[in-house]
Amino acid sequence: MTRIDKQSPIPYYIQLANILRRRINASPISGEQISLPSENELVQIHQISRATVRQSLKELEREGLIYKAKGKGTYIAKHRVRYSLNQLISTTEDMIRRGWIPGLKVISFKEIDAYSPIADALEIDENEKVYELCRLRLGNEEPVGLQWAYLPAKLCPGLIDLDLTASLNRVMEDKYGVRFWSAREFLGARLPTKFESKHLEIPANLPIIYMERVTFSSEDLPAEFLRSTWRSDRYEYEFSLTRPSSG
Amino acid sequence: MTRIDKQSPIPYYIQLANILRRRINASPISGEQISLPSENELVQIHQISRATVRQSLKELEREGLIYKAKGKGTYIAKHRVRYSLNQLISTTEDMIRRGWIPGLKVISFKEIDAYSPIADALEIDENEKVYELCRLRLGNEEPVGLQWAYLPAKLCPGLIDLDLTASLNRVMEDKYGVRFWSAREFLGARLPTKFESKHLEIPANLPIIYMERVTFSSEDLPAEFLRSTWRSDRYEYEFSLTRPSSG
DNA sequence: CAGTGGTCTAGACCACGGT
DNA sequence: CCGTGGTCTAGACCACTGT
Repeated sequence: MTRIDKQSPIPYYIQLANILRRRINASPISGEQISLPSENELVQIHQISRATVRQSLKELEREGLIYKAKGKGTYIAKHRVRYSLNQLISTTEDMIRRGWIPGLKVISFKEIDAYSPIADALEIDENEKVYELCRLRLGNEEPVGLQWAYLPAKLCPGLIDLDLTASLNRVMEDKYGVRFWSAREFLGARLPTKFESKHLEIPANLPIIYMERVTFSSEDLPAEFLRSTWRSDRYEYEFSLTRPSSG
Repeated sequence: MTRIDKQSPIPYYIQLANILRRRINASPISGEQISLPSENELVQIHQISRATVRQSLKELEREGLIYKAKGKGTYIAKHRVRYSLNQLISTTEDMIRRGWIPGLKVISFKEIDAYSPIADALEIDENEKVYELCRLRLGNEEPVGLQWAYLPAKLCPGLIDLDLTASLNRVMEDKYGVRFWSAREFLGARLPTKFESKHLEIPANLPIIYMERVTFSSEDLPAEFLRSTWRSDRYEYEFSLTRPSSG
């Protein structure tokens, strides 16, 4: 589709963003500076208002796909990010973007009493029940990461009876209507514990990347506390940064 | 200032965002759900149009300071990020946000021929000149990180004669008009080299976090290639993630 | 000078949440 | 039902770029 469907329930600005995204992805990454049609041209082409056009371009700019130059025009960015941690995506999807066949092995799954750092992160009392799910992440059938997820039991009663060899993200949304919306994440490095070096199949002196994440639902409530450790020889983080600005 | 100055050259939407930001920062982090005035109320209060109000709120939402609920209202997010890597800021500013007194020690500064990974990152030929600046980063006078910056000589001729105990960011913008605009960053972990363990004053088995970053100017040209290593016992990354969406 | 993106206005209709 | 945020329009003036 290269034109906006005015009958579609999809907002114009999302349709236009999709059209432009496809075009950007198809464009060569050569040294040439490739410009997009001007805002007024897009108004003419798609018969929509300039405000709507700008809403589309704003989104693409935020994604780092284009950049604008005042008085000159809008250009396709030459340096585009393949996978980026700026977006909240599931670990499974993250691994797919990295080009791996994702695998998952449940190591343990039990209901426990929340203790200090977990209760704090989830903003619940220390004696409240949480599900602790420990899973090994495989990439192309090799161990890549070890992941503990802690979920408040009251948010997802009966979770313990479900199959969790699939995306937790999916289960939470489909079964419990909990939509992971935003997150705060910490990243650090340390040496592995014995448990970690055993499951990740690494020597004791190979550093691991550890990650802590609190995920919030669309209602701004803590829904998941995640602790992951990753083999530093197989896993790197990539993200893109932009200037704090508006525009 | 709690009102919009209509004489000011600062755009209304930035003024309003600043007003609301101050108010959000002053609000308690209690369990209560605190709402902001509705969009129409903000229109009345500040005598500006709704589109302008929404432009302000959009920016605050992107920063993770507020969230909206259709049909209900706009609320102050309970989980706000103190310092976040999502924004491109200078290392000096980053350290200030972490509550440290930033310090800097120039270890070496020379003009060299670009070699393979550097030339690739900066998109220049292998025999082109680049400045290599190695600096030790101090936090509260203790070593925290070791940083190599590579800059294309043609972008900043004469840089070698300048004082670089201050922010490189500042120098590039003030002296050469090069504005760092966006970046791609990689994060990983490994053990330190001898050189690193000596300058960072750490044992050989304490992992370091290493970071590679290519910074692009507002014209989307590579302007800086940065390699940093950080003491994992003193340095952690924090960032916030949001759902890939528009809005 | 004409064309570009940046800012802003004053309307409009809609889907949604709560009463 | 009314108020909320979500989407959209048709204008307007400005500063900036290149010719």
